[in-house]
Amino acid sequence: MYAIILIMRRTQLFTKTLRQAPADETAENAKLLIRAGFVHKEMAGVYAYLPLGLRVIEKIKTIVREEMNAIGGQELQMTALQPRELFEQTNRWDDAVVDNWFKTELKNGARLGLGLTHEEPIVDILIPYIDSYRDLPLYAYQIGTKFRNELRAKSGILRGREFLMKDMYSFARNQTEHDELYEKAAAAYVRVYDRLGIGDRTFRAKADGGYFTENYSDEYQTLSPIGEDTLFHVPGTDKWFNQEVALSQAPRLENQDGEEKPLENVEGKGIIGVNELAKFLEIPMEQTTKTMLYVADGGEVIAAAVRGGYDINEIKLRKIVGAKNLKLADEATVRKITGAEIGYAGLLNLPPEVRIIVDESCSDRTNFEMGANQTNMHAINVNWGRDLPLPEKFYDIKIARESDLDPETGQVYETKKSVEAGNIFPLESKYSDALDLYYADENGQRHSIIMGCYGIGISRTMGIIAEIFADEKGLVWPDSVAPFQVCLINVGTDENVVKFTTDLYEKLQEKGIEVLWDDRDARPGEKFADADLIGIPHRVVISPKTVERGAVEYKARTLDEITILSPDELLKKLTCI
RNA sequence: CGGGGUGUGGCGCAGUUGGUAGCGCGCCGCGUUUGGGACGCGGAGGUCGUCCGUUCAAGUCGGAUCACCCCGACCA
Repeated sequence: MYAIILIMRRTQLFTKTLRQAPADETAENAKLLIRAGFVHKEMAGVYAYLPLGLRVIEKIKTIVREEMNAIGGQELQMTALQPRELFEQTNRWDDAVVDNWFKTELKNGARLGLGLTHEEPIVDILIPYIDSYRDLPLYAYQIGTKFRNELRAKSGILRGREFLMKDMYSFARNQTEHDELYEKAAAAYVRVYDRLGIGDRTFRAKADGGYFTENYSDEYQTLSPIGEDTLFHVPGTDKWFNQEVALSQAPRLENQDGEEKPLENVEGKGIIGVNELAKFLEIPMEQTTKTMLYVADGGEVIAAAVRGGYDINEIKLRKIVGAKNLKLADEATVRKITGAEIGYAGLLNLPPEVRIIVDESCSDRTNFEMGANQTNMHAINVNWGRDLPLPEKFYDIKIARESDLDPETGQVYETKKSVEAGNIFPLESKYSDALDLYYADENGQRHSIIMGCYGIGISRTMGIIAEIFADEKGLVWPDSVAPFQVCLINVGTDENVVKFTTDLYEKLQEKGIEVLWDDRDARPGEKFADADLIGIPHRVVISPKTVERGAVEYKARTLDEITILSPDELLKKLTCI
């Protein structure tokens, strides 16, 4: 697909290295990629790929492409300009549904979207080709540019407004067939990350489906301190969860079996927020209660309560309530329902039509606090059964925290920061049904098509690899994605040295090894520093000393050890990588 | 969207109480150098983000605007 140039002289490469990174970059990946001349920042979150950077991108693409092809993926190229009508059919056009879409218009005023995701277009493309059960199953994928109007771009090429992504879509005749396709793609993802050199720290984690699906999704998360996501892992198992969906059981509280004290209302004017409140009442934060009011699709009001210190997980709450959308109640609603200003809501004396959902973290407490449903008032020494009915059931509606337990195993989670390197979603027949893509079975009966979608961020993955492996000298690329395998360095311009180097350069080319020859008339120190900064995995040095012995000097980027090899030994070594 | 910060040669920075810009790296030339980012000499390169204003005079003061960076974004 991409005719990669095998060998290159450094004097033919237009990029140079910088000693200092631009001051406006803070992410390590961006600093190094700019210093080494791999990328150019065009504006916030928008980067151009220069010759070295493009080579890395193409290496990653090739690995992804090979693995998608291996499971039967068919590559195509969809468009960046997207028609509004297609997305109106699936109710995704509205800015209120998808808020990070770049939109533009034609001269005649017709509204267009700029490629954000391609579920609708792929279905639309397949309509003329999918008629019968004989046409299924299939995988179709593309590698292209996606545009997303992120509120804030950050972390260099990890979170851009314009980025490269592989997106694949699967089409199955039924759920069983879908599940097979889904797991086959998941296995291909494991091979991709292994080949990219990050397999040992990339894990499949359960996550929310976002605006793609009401289902859960699976994310491929690479552990890294720069990550924006927090993973919850059950130690010793392969159970990983994105924080947003991690089930959680709060650690039990001590001293909850004391005598029930009399219920009291305490005035705490303007005291809002559990931290401030706990300090004011001189009670542990765990004895406070955070109650939030939500309004579900149908107008039903939900009062959700968690132990102080926790936050409500709207994803969990939404699923329990069975609502598609859940909105925080506005001021007027809060006032109407609780009779108080925002900040003093509790579960006491709520109107009967309010549905109460209480988190399990509240279940074992005695003499706890909650808002009194009167402005400036907080109720203390509240007790289940006496002051308000013990709920029939306690739920898990909180955002999991460090030191929480996995309810299924009772183990304490370990938490890790990570970057999402890829994701896979079961889509059911949401898009195919909405756009009228069906198939006929053996009896001519019409059936829904079950879809899945599978993304890998190509440019983000480059950023992850850059970030993870870099050391104090610069980038360190794994062999599989390095812009060149070998950096050839001649020390000095002695005729014999140049002749020896030229011969070796040509021999390496014959062997199909990618070489960057630093043929500049520069001092050795500068060449070594550049080779390290650029991060080429194998360094070969030729100097008057080595020529005298008819040998070369070899060093791996990741090791300090230098070995003297004959040209044949070197060729043998490099052919094996 | 809210708060904070920064915009001065390609990159990193300095620029006092307003007087028409300087340093390091990089670049060009010559020479000496050549195993971990050399040294000497001589050069080139900036209408100080943009616009408006104050002033005899603005990189410097005032206002607006744009861009970039960081933090936060209903938390009952």
